[in-house]
Amino acid sequence: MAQKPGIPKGTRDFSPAEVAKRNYIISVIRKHFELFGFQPIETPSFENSSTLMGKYGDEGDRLIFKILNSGDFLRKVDDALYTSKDSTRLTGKISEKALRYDLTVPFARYVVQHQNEIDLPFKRYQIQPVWRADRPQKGRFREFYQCDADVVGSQSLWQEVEFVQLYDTVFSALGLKGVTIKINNRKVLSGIAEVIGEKDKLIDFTVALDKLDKIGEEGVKKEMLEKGISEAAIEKVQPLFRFTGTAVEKLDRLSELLGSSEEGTKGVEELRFICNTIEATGLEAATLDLDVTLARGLNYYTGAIFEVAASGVAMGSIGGGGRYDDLTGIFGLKGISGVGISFGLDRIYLVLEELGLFPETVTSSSRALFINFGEAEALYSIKAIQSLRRSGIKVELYPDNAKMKKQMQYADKRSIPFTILVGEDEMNKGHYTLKNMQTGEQKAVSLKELTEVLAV
RNA sequence: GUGGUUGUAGCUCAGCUGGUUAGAGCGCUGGAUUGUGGUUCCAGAGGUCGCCGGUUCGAACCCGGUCUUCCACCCCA
Repeated sequence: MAQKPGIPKGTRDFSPAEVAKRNYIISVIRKHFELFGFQPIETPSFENSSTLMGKYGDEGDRLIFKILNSGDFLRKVDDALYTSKDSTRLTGKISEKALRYDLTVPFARYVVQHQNEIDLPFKRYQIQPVWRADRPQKGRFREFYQCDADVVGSQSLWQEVEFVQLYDTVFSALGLKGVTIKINNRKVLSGIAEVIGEKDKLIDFTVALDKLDKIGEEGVKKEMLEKGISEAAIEKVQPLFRFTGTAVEKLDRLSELLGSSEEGTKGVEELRFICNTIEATGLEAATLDLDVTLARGLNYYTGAIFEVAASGVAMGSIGGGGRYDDLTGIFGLKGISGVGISFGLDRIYLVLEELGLFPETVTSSSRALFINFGEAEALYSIKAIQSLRRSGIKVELYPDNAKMKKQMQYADKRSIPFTILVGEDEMNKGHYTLKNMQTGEQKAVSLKELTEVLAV
């Protein structure tokens, strides 16, 4: 019995039209990555588990797709472990490889492994799929593409400035207006935790603060209390709940609040440099928004934190990034600072689709279809087709001598703009009947004229 | 991982507290029209009602499980 076909949850097939649109986005991103001096690398779709495990927190470990060992792997597991039903420990024994969870950790591995071949600062970009064993949701898949640009080996804040401009340029090129690039700094968050006397609860504190726009002031306070953050501390962060104004105003107030924290003050100065510089250079399509509640993806960030949100659509962040001072340290190479950003291809696709921002021209169908009237006519046609293709014009011959109605319908449904009819009459006269499928008008033309009309 | 939701023709969906042979629109195939697509008309094909089990004289409908969809939480692009 034939089995019912299907694909795993959270994965998708892409039709020709969808691939064309995805390629359009990728080409825009790639073009600008290169324009900013980044070079492409690629890494394997799966890594050794040890490379990935423990890099994304417990939650991350749970979401990593593990690959079962080959062979009779259970034979190597001792009975005690097997009967203990300890999945976590057993996994370590029967799975030694795992699918890539993001592009940053494999990049860190790459840098360390190839440290003698690369020149610092090293600017690389990477456009590849990643996998997460997450439960699917709107804009959330188990297989999706990330488009990352990172630079390692430079602590300069000019990198942060350039990344803001890179975001702006790409979204501008995609016609996506009203994008908000939210920026924050891990040192500022750390400083806040310090001055309110909750330095050891930094993660709990920032995770709760990050939810402000989602669960509101009361919700955040409630969560902080639940995590054991004192009333007095919450009282001190009160100003952050209504933190409005221009970047300069916010920075001045932050500067005041964090005066006693050396780290916090440093963070404010970093933000001030980035905001002032962007203020001076200006942005095209995006707005830079200093958001002290931004804290996501905190795990390895040490300086700037970025997150990008599109306006007018209910969609999670379409990009994110930040600075990590010692990412390669875990692989044995200390003191290399990195900073980078990521574009979420699949979410950008959904946003462009929802806002109707894909250009008409992205789908790449043939310019013309030659109607097949039989052997001799097809041979005559294929010669013209060879010539047209040499001129870079996408044309094709209907493969069978089917009824004209069927051939016309085929061209119509595939939105091929022209059909070319070559029958006995045309062959004798040495010309071609070119039909415009939109207007319905048709005329006899020479091969030269055909080439001119179809070339665009 | 937690809670909810969805699944009926290729697609979008009807289908009455459980009652003959499960319907519509669009699409598809053929014809009206043997060198002309889109419009119109005619005819036709196409469904293990997600899957497995249970209750019942009888299940698309009720119950359990499972898979899938979408949504919220967690977390994140």
